[in-house]
Amino acid sequence: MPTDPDAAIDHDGPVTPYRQLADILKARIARGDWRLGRPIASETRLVQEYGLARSTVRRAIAVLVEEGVVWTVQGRGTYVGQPPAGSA
Amino acid sequence: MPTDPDAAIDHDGPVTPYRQLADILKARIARGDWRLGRPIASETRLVQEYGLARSTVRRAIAVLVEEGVVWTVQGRGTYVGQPPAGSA
DNA sequence: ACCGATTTGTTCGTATGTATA
DNA sequence: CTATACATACGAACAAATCGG
Repeated sequence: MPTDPDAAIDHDGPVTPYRQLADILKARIARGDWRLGRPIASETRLVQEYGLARSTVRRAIAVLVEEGVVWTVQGRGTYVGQPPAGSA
Repeated sequence: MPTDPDAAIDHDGPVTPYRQLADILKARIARGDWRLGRPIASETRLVQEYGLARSTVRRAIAVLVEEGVVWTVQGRGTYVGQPPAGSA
């Protein structure tokens, strides 16, 4: 069952918030909220939007990075897709 | 018998992991892995290195703090020795 | 060259829930 | 019931990088 990109975080459910957010973000990317090569919402923005701690948001993003869905650049943002070849 | 600074955690032995780690860290400090006034490995690093939960690592460090072997600063790290005089 | 704002990176502090011996 | 261990979450402070002016 695919995740609803408009779903809210359920703090009481069996699935942890960071996992829920990871799924939601993937659903939003799949839907086209953010396109390939473009930055997704900032961590601060996601904190406000989903009412989670920044550490939790970062953990969700870490999952996406792990899966190769996004990549991050310090001081810039988190981008959809993979780092360009040779991004030293 | 002194603890081997290169010892690994024995999860099945009679000594609890946090005690083992506390002894190992003391042995490593005594050996000179980390010098006076310098930070020891981060909690995250120790978690990875020893395969323990962060709470367990923190508990081991708490022992060292209690014994005056190290002191910690939030957001910075855990340092060998004691806090400088007048560290409010 | 500098400064301020924004954003990600790192680290420790604290608390809760679950599981196990 | 207690101690131990682990996973998770939120809070806070500071560092580092980026970018605009």
